[in-house]
Amino acid sequence: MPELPEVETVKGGLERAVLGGRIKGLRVNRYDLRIPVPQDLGQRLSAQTIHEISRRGKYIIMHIGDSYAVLHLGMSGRIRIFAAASDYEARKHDHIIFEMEDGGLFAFEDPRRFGMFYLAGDDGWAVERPFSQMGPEPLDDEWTGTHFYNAINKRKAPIKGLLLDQAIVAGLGNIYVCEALYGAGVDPRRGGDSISKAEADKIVVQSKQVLERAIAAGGSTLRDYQKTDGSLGYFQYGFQVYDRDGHDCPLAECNQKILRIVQAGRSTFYCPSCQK
DNA sequence: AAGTGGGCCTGAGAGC
DNA sequence: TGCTCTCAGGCCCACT
Repeated sequence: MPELPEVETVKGGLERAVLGGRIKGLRVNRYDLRIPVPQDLGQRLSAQTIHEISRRGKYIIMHIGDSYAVLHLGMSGRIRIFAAASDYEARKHDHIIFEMEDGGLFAFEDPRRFGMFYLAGDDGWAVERPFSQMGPEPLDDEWTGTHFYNAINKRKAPIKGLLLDQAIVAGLGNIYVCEALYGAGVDPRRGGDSISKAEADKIVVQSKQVLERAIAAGGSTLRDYQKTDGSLGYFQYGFQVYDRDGHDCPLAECNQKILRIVQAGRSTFYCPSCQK
């Protein structure tokens, strides 16, 4: 399940492999993604150069010719990159395959189709649409404890959900929110308006730390960019609480077990003793 | 306005 | 073994 560190890994892999390259053509196996793929996508992107690849939150934006293509990996999305098209092995859920003029190839695979690939301007999906309401990047200096505190101190919703709200901070997902709250020692059930400035500071610091560690772990997988799926970076990182309900709290002097609860339909993992 | 919950989708894993 | 059921997750959107 790609979160910001995995998306960053994918973006890096694409940059190394196809930035500056020209698209020879593409094959679309499915048009009925969550946002429909335009029928003329191939015409519009063929023979166009990939000028720039950037990331905003969990979205990757590719400036191709005069178009802006927006890619989101959802939860099962991957980009597989091949230096030579002859190395490509088709998979069942490869929805869009990009063939490059230099002989390379990359494929957007997404079994659960929670992801998206669309061109800016189509059907009102302006390139800025997902971004206009989006909060700061969690790793930017702009995202400080003060900024975070001001964004949440009148909100009654649980802090867990507020951290998942991309309008407050863009790029945190369920896993890293659980980890950051554990690191900060804050109970995920508490309302935003109960969080002190000092606690907001801690949450912000911890968020940045868990993301930076995960990016560092994922970065090592970039050497083999044919496997640019982010999965190695994700699995190499050992989680303290995520998906560990029933296990002992990692803190040696704590005797509690990690609990799993459901908040707004999403799993939350936390230590009832360490997180107040 | 803010908060909640359903829908989307498939594969993995549990339980029978 | 093989079936059925449940769950996972980000995001959008409808509803309160």
